[in-house]
Amino acid sequence: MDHPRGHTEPGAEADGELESLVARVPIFSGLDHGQIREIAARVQPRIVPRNEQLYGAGDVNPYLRIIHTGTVKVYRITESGHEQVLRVLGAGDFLGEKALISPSVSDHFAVTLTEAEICSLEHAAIRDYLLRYPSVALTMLETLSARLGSTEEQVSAIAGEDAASRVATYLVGLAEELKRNSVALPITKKDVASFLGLTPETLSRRLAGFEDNGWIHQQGNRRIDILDLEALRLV
Amino acid sequence: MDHPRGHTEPGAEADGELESLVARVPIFSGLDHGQIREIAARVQPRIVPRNEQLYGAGDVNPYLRIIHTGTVKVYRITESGHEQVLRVLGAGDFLGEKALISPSVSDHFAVTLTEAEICSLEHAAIRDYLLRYPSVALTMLETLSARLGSTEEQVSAIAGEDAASRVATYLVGLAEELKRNSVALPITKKDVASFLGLTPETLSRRLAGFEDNGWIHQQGNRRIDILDLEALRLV
DNA sequence: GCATCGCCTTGACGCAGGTCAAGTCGTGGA
DNA sequence: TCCACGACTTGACCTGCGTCAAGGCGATGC
Repeated sequence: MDHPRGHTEPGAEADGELESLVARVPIFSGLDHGQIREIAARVQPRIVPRNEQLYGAGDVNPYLRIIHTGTVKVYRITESGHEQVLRVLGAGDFLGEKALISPSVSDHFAVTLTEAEICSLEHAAIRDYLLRYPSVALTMLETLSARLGSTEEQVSAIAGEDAASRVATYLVGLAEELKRNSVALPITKKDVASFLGLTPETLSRRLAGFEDNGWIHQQGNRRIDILDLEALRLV
Repeated sequence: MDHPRGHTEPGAEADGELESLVARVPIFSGLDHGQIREIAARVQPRIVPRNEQLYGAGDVNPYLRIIHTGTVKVYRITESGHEQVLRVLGAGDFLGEKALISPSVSDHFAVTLTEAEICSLEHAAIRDYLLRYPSVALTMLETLSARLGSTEEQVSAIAGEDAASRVATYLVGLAEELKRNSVALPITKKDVASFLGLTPETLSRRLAGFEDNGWIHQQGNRRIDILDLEALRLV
């Protein structure tokens, strides 16, 4: 089972494809081919339809999930009923790490926004890999640390910046990430508003204001052309 | 250097004390005595006076720091000048993990709130331990994951709850953590306000309101007696 | 022990953004 | 291709919280 094979070609066999899938996952980069094979053997890949809830508050969620294609929205609902979008995950990202060690009850929801290809790994298995292949743990640490950093930014933006500034910063970030001036929102405007700690009405008004200023141009509900990036940076 | 010693007694020699210090750090729990000794040899303990800045935005901060005694405030200052308190760390907590792998420039500030005993470990050393002792990485993952969870709570509270509710939840949390009805604020009210995404004026007004309702009693600037925990829970 | 600085409190006021409502439009599912 | 639901927009209103200001008090450092 765990003897290393000389060639690194994925080959044409059925799980060769699965192995190359695993090899492209950031947290497994740095593992050699034999280790990739071992993990691929324990992975359960699945095509998940759009709008399917992966887990919800109250669930005991025993899987670490890795997204190969598609996007997933992670949000939380407060005691008072407020829905807060926390982040949007895409190809290469993982979720479900919270209960990795102490399998606690989740207060998160995760829903697919598009059809998605997702691999599930049981927590016991992941824990085993983390102990045997420390580089996997190191990469996860780096990812979690980055995630903490952006959630901290979310806190200080919501607490300290006004609505226009938050919306502008979000658009600039999107444009920089995509390296394009015409961006497609990864989520609905309603969800963008929630992510930014705003109501949909306020987001709509600010975007309309930007459009009046000639800084952006909106097409349909999702596409925004950015006409003046510098003006947005200065908001 | 790395031969295991049979006895687990800290002994009376100078660095025996240092070893027992290291052994009490949560992320090093689970290591055996020989491993603890190895780490103790690389550790630089220091007594840091009150109000000393451990690192600031723009610093390249090459140390993971572990707090043995005392408390440390971590905050960030946004582009527009808003100061946001992110968390308060105490005995057993670590900080400086952000640049653990890619030594990026920090946008955080960390200041001691009391005199503190703090150990510094170079990132290269910690990285080495993480690769050799995966249980350390696992504990760090667990801690970071918990930290992410509470920062997410901070986001949804600031975005979704009104001022009174945030203040009440904060007091209830403090009382539960200390398991007492008379709590001492770990930070100034000004900092509590920042942590909760409020101005000091609003915090002061809400606390005065709670006192008018007979739910709390304030003594001096730091001590608050909680007279009606249930009422606070229902705010 | 005392002085001083900065924290805390209280008041008055204004406004950013939330709420409610109604109408339009886009989009995804059949 | 079409339909229907939900997302989005726009307007009017209003309130909670921030801002500015001034005074009292407490805690820190000498």
